[in-house]
This record gives sequence, structure tokens and C-alpha cells, in this order.
Amino acid sequence: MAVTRDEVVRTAIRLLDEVGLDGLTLRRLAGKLHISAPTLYWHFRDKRELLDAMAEEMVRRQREAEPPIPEDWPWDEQIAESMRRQYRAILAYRDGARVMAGNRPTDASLPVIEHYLARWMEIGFPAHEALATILSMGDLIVGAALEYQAEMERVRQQGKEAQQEVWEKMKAYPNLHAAARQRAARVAHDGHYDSFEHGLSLLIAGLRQRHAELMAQREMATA
Amino acid sequence: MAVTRDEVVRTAIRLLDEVGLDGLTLRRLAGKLHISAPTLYWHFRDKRELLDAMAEEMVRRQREAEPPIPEDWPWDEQIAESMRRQYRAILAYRDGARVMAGNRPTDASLPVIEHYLARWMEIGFPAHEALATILSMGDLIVGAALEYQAEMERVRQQGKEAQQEVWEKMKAYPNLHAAARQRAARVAHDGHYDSFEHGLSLLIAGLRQRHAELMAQREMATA
DNA sequence: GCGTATACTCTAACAGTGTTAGGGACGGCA
DNA sequence: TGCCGTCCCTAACACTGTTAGAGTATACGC
Repeated sequence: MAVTRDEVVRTAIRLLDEVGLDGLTLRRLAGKLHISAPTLYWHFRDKRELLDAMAEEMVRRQREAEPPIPEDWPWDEQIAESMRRQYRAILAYRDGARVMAGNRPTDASLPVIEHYLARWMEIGFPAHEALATILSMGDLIVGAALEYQAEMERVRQQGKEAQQEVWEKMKAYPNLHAAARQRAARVAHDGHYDSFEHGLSLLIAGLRQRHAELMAQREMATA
Repeated sequence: MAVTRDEVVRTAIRLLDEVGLDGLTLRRLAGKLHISAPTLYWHFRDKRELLDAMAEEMVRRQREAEPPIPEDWPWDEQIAESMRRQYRAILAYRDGARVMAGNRPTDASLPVIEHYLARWMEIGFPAHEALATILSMGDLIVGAALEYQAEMERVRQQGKEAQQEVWEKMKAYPNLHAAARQRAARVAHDGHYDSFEHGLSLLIAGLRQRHAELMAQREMATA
């Protein structure tokens, strides 16, 4: 009969999908649990702490949902796949990006970072550079997800008439208009083409090149 | 004697630096203007609209503060500099990233995008690819700024004792610990080294390589 | 000068938010 | 039996953004 902490987190996540982050109020959540709002303060010190727990649970689910990335893949494909998974994990929940972004760095992510650091150093990246890369990738993921979901919420609220208006404004800028049209055509064709995949490929390309540089340097040193 | 819309925006920005986004309440802002809170609704339909106006004013200031980027620079350096400027523009204000991120795409940014699109297409990028790149760069900038400022706010609130705690936890992960130490040393040395510059260099490197690819393709086609 | 509209401001109030104070009911355990 | 930890409650506080509706002062046409 007693509500457990995990139960709170799970229904909070379910509620998030229904009403969005702005609609996720303690009273509503409590109502769904047949509990009064202040009771939540027995389980969590803060609303922040609840959101942190939600974020942690989200990434935990994603990690256990997918099989581990094969160790024998080329390193760059391993990285790309890992990034894609993080990105998808965020997009899997409504307003997921805003929940994650406000989050303080969770302890659960430390072992994962450690693992990738080891992997990258083994390949030849210096430690601080590997860390900086990991952080940058996180930034791109969060930024892209945030922008994507912000647009989703915008559409959800004001329907499509506002969208039409934006298109109208674009007509004053021929290049932008053309680019947007090409983009829209791709979306219609590939389904869910979005700019994240493009940014990802650029980042990985840059990383590959940096790696080649480092290897050349090492060769010079040993020669 | 009457308060003008611009005046509201300017004092709102000043107030933002003092109290942060969460402290930026309509009553406080009104108080600073010697005005009652509901009066603000004569100038703005929403708080959102006020925040949008603030964001627009921030980028406007940044643009007029710095001289235009020399047209004769290599294209990649032009891009890098332009990104750095956007990044700095956001960091220039407390919680700037959160203000910008919540923002709907401002009309003022369209001509700028148009300009860069033209420039990139001239260099040889297809329109949709140039657009995707611009969007990705925006994502990286927003993500990095968000993370950076979130940490700043964390430090501002809980002082340094929590920071110490994080370091303590890291000791369980040798690679992470080493990487963080190297990073801290760099910060102490270069002043304000942060991961954005690293991500930027990776992105630009990727872009340069993609450009070379495109040029080679074009050469093949004409031959 | 008179009347009227426009620009700007006010007070009072509403519905909703996160959060605290303080206290109850129930179980297991000494 | 008495006590303590767990889980829950009602009442209330100090805020928040926002609306209703009324007021004043300046500018303008007649």
C-alpha cells in the first residue's frame, strides 16, 4: 500500500509524457499516486531531486534496453553509435532534454565516462583531450535534443498555422528558402532526417583527423 | 516619465545579471522601474515575449559591439570566429543560455543565416548541408553554454564544498581523475580553457575535410 | 475651451506553484 | 506496554504569472 520512491519516479515519468515538464506539478503527480502533495517531500527533499531521479532512471532504462555496442567495431563507429543512443534516449521522453539539461551530473554516468576514457586513451588520445571530446559530444547532444523538442512543443501548442507563417517569412531570403525546401524534401524522403546526424558526422570526421594527426606525431617521435 | 518598452528590456537584462533567471520576477522588475507588475502587460503580452525581446537585444548588442569579421580571412577561420562570438555573446549574461534556448527563433537571425548560407554555397557546400551545419553549430554553442552556466550557478549556490565532494568521488575512477587533473592544470595555465573551444576545433576540422571531399567530387565531375 | 481618444498606469484579485509546520496512524521491536 | 521509524495527512505560507476594470494625463480635432 505504501508508495515507494521508485514508484513515484516511474509515474512521474509517465506523467511527464502526458503533460510535459511545465504541466508536471507536484499536486498532479500526487493525485496520480492517490497521495497528498506534501507527502512527496518524504520521498524527495526537492522537486529538483525528483527531476534528477527521473533523469537517472531515463538513462538507466536506455542502457538496459539496448545490447552493448560490439567491442570489435571500429572505434569511430562505436563512438557514433553511443552518441546516437544517448540522443535517442533523450528524445524518447517528452521534454527529456530540458529534464536532463537542468540536471546535475549524475553519479551513474561516471563509470560510463571512465570506460570510454580508457578506451580512447588506449587508442592514442591524451586523457584531457578525450575528456574534452566527451563533454563536447554531450553538449551537441543536449543542444540538438533541446532545439528539436522545443520545436515539437511549439507545434503542439500553436498548431501548424504559425509554421506556415515562418515559411512565409523565409520567402524574403532565397538561399534560406531553397535550403529549407531541400531539407523538407529529405525529411519527407528519409523519414526523420534531422541536423543532429549531420553534426555528429562532422564531429566524428574531425575526431578521425585528429587521431591521424596524433598517430603521425607518435610515429615521428619513435622514429 | 513614461516607461518605454526598450527601457523595460534594458533593466530586465540588468536585473537578470543581478538575480539570475529564476529570480527575474515581474514584480521585482516592475519594482526596479517604479511601476506595478500588471503594468508590464501593457508593454508585453507575456513573460515569454519579454524574454524573447531580451534575447534579441542581447544578440543585437553583441553584433554591434564587435567589428565585422574580415571578408578576406579563410572561410574556416571566419566560421570559427563567428561561432566564438555567438558563444561569448551568450556567456556575457548570467543564465544567457537558458534565456536563448527557451527562445523562439528570432526574425533578426534570418538575415544573418541568409548571409552565411550564401557564403558557404559560394564555397561549394550544397544549400541543405550548409543549413544543417549552421544548425548543428548553434546546437553545440547552446549546449556548451548551457552546461557551462549551469555549473556556474551550481558553484554560486552551494559554494565550493560540493565541488570538493565531486573530486572526492572521482578518485574511484583513475582515468577520469587523471583527465580532470590535466584539465584543471590547463585552466590554471590558459585562464579560461573550456571544452567549447575543443568541440569547435573538431567541428571545423570535420567541415574542412567535408569541403575537400566536395571539391574532389567536383573535379571528378568536370574532368 | 470642450470633448475625446490614446498612452500609460493603478489596485484588487485569482488560480496555481513549491514548500513548511505540525501532527496523526500504523507497524515492528524492546 | 512503550517507543521509534515509516508513511501519510490538513492547513497554511509566500510566492508566481496573469486578468478585470478603473483611472489619469497628455495630444488632438472641433
